Amino acid sequence: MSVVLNFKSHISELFAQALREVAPDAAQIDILIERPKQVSHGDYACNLAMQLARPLRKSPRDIAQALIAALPVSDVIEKVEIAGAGFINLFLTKAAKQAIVHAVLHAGAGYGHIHLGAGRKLQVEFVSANPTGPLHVGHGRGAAVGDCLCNVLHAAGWNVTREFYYNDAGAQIENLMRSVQLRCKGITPDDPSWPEGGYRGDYIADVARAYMARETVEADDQRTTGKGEVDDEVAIRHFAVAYLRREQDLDLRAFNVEFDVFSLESALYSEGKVEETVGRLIASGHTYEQDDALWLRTTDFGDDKDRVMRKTDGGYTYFVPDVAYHLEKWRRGFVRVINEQGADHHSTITRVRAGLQALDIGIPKGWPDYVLHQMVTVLKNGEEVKISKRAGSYVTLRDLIDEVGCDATRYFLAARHPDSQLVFDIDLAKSKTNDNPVYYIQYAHARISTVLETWGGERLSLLQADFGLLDSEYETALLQLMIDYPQVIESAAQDLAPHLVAFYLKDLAAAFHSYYNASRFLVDDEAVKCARLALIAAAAQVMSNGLALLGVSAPEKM
RNA sequence: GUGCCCAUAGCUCAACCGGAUAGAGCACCAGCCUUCUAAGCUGGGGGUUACAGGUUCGAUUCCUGUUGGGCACACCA
Repeated sequence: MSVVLNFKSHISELFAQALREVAPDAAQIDILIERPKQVSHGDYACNLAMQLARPLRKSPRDIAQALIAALPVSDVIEKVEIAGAGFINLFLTKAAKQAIVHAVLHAGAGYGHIHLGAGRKLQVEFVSANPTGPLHVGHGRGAAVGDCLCNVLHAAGWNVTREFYYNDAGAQIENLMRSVQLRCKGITPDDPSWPEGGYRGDYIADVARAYMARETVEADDQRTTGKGEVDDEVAIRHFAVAYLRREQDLDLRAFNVEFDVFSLESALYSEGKVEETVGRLIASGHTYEQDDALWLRTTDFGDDKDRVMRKTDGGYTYFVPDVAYHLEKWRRGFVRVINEQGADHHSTITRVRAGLQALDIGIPKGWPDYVLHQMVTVLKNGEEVKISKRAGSYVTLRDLIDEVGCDATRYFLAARHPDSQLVFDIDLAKSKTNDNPVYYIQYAHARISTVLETWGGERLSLLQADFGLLDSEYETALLQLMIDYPQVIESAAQDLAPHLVAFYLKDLAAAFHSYYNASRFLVDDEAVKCARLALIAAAAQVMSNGLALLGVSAPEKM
């Protein structure tokens, strides 16, 4: 029999043919195939008959009857039923489900990879913290969500570039330099002369100490040595930025996140990109001078008021380099760009898009895409934690990694819908119990590893197992979940919702744990043993693949 | 005041772009280790999906309004 991997699209295709026959005029209707919640409703269901009831002015059940009659024969479908108001429920043959085990074992780490992106270039910009301090929890959420999203999009067939944008020019860098300089002079934040908005964290003292000690720091591809001159503002600025970039790099590495490209705001100025963008905007006719400032008429593109581009002091506002940066992204050939940011930046969306529209060079209206994550609050002993020793006013990503580990931190920060506010409960993330989904999933993987190790046979031989022996309700549940996996990747990629992977893995782990408790694998009957081992080996493979997308390890032992 | 996000079991969260009896875990109660990992499993109780309308065969989902929470509203980034 033919091997079908994507049952949803296969069935959808069958219905498309039936639809052309039954209702040629309604062929543009979207055919939706879904997985019923109840097993008695079959493996897949279609509501097409109900959708057609109105245009055809016939009863849904009659239409369902006609559709079923016109449905092409498929050897993966066992039976088709009409149910309820006019649902068409489809049941797969056992053999079709069982074939998934071979498919998973054969594809290995590649199982779940789909061709949605068709190799097109896509860029995800995330974290993009200012180099003015250690990364905080919010950046951590951005890092976890952004990185998982990249993994998911890669699995979905996109050619993904991970990018980090440093705002290393502008007022806040001036502020950083000033704070470090004061520390170099021995002035501390509790001194009355400390400026209002100066950075107060202990890390500023570390930077100052390293600068005065003429230390060398390596960040990205550059080496920078502290000059030790208290009055050399250029040198202090340069060193402080390099020092903090290195610190952020180390945090990200500890978090298992790697970027392909680092873009610097300062480079946009030094390479003339900002001037060029301003020139293009003026030439496009969407700017005007008023009150000694240059304005962009962003109200032409949906903004609620126009925005200043060039201030009366001659400097540019931040959104000009932002537009220049995104123009560069466009020129670099990314058909799709996704910016993952904290929701507190949501007001930039309209402005950046407006700026790009004003360029009049054919950039699509909704480009780029945005994923905005809501705030994170940290809880410990039932109380909100607001400060860390090192940063002072906020909890750092490093604090979390040190306290609960990389795996749990990544899981908890990525396993929620980005639109929901997130409470990070340190005690829960640390707990090694049932409440903690990370360990629940990892434990399932480790259990399977142990069984396979105890068995000690050659794993490749499992490909030859008789999958027809996999017939129990537990086995069927696992088979169906493994069939669903590519669908999960597709949804997560389309909705830009990597948390779906986390929920899926919990379901898969649960199905395995139930199976584990209900039946033994290392039984005397050789054929049954091989079939069961093949099944759980495949399940472990899917767990491992899914955990890899989350950036969480899949341990052999726990 | 304006814009964006959110509201589902006592708690933390799901619900496959409008589907069938709204699901898990925790907590509570009752069980399961001479067996491949009990960091596990099985069973039980627990809901007016914040509230009020609307759209239709059908709404947790879409629309309007109200309430409550968060965020943003600079010639800062």
